[in-house]
Amino acid sequence: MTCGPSCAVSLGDDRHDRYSHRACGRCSATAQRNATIPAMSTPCVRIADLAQYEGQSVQLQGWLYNRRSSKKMQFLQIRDGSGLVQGIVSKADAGDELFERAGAPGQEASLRVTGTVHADARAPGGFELRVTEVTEVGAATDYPLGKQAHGPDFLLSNRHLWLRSKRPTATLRIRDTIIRAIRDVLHRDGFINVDAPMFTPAACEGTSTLFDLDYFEDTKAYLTQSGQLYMEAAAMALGKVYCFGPAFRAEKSKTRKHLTEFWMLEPEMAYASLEDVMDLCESLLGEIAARVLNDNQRELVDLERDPAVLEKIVPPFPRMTYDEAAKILKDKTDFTYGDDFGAPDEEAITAGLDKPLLIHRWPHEVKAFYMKRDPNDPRWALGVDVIAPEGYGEIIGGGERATDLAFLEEQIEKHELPKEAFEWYLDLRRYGTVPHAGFGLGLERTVAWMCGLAHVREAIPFPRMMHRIYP
RNA sequence: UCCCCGGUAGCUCAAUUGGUAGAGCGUCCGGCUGUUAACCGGCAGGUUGUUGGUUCGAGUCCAACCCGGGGAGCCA
Repeated sequence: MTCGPSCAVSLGDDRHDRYSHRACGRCSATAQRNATIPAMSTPCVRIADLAQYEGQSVQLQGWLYNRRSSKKMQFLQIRDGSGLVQGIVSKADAGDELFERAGAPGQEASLRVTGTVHADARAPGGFELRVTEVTEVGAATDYPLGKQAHGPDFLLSNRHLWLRSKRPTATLRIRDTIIRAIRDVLHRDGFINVDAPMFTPAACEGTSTLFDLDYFEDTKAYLTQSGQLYMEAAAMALGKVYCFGPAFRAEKSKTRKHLTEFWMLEPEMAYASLEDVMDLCESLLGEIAARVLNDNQRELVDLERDPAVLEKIVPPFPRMTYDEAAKILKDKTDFTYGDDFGAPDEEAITAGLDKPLLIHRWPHEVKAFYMKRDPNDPRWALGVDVIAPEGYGEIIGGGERATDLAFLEEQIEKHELPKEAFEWYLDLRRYGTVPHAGFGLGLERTVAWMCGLAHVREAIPFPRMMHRIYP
């Protein structure tokens, strides 16, 4: 599996590379808690904690990842979600009966395995389990995923099983780290989590295509494409807020950057400007990279992601205006001044950069109706896009919101939006409006970037795409 | 919606100018006392995406359709 962002089709999964199971602080706290079978004398432990039990008899609860065997030796690779370890069954030591029983379970059968922990240089990871007892919990025959490299269609159709493999588990651990980092940073900075509704009465921005559905007898509802407008209301109540949940786009996009259901973080701040938003983008992305580097070294190895790339994601990030970015494109692409940047334009602008790039002050025509205009030059909307390096594209879009009631009414009319649906939004300008700003961060694009994935579909447990809604 | 690529064994792929459809992996059986995607030997496994056409003969050529992948647009 050698996927960079430029690799077209390459989703083979080398299941049989293994975790190192050096002691890991993250796992040790939960080690004993997860025992579901009270062991008489042998403690039930997680593989990640095995090093602490050298010389002792322990029980593992896991699944058979792979087996190698000869007439008198078996090597059972066992995974339990915390790591991977090799179990040794020697016919001479174990006896014929146990040896035969240990040889029966198929790949991905669930097992309880008892044995003694030994340090051994020949074992992957340095420790192995000399097996004294094996109990099959749930049988598995003809497990569909094998050592063979698989194609994307097959893997995605078997996503519920693919999840057990090395790359998906590493990716999901990093996704978890990123989610926790985001919540930690925002709470530290005084943000309150306020969740936005998934059902909405109308388009938030009027541009993207919405999924619609019947909301009881006579009403149409839509799945939200953004919680931002609701966050503006919440910011007027709590000052600094964020929502973090799924967003839905019915765009018929089939690219490695698109999902129909994706997770979006949307912070919103009262009494804040475009500059404040850009500062928050920087500090948040910097902290995310630092947390992944700190918490997920093993996963980065599993994903063959070079940590040096992430070590460079340290603020400050370069910033430029749309106007400056457009000048870079002169004679490089077929870009037309005044248009939004396309994917080739983004790549040309960010070529050679190893940090995200903040592009601000956009032609108001290409931005949403609620964007505030630059008081110094009304041609520009006070928006900012953050473009990730390595071709991962736009991971953040945001800016300062318009506060003037008459201006917004005019924009709603110009964009042919149903004004009734926005009365509540206009109320926010009628009753104590303040300068405010925020942004939306695409979680899967961020995860894909941190992990070096070829496609955002690997950055979410069960991807929803134009042609795929199973499993 | 548009452009490009693909669909052959459970999986990953081969099959010369149109001429009897193959290999590896996996399963199963056998061999092997330290394997590292173990290795070695063997069995089984197919209406070549669908429909129609050209031809003595189609996996191969033509048409339509279905499904998937990549990209564009749009976006996070």
